[in-house]
Amino acid sequence: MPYWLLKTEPDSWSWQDQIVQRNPKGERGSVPWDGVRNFTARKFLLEMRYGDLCFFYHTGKERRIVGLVEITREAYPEVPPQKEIASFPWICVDVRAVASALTPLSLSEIKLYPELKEMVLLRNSRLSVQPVRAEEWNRICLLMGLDPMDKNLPLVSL
DNA sequence: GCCAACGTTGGC
DNA sequence: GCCAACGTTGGC
Repeated sequence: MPYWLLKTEPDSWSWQDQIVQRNPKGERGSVPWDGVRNFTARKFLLEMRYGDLCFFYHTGKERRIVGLVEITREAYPEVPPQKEIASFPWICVDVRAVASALTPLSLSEIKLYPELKEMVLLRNSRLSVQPVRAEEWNRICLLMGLDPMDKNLPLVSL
């Protein structure tokens, strides 16, 4: 199963915003991950599949991974349709919070681990939607205090 | 606040 | 099709 990393500026959309989302039954709710205006990022959005897991990363002053989300709806055009590029729909996916990091993992910490130095996060600091290798995923989950082998979601309560 | 890296635009 | 100019992102 592919893994991903999603960046967000917490002043615009934060982990707190994400985890308070609830559906009418009071269950954790999904929200569109929209506003992506980069073709490389768009390509990755198109590759995401239902159930894929993503790190939730705060840019700006925080610069750390704070939680996990899962894909609950595969790529679809943004609503209302965006027309910034003629006949080219910008797309989004839906995501739902899965688990909060017990210990958020900072960018500076990530840089300390040789096995993480190939991460897209370090190699292309501007890409807001990016793939994560399975080894990287497992390593980072453990560093955040989460068990990547726990098949029962949520990995920890929010 | 600065600026490097990246992406886009438009003139040629 | 190249590339200079410009705008934006996001780390520092």
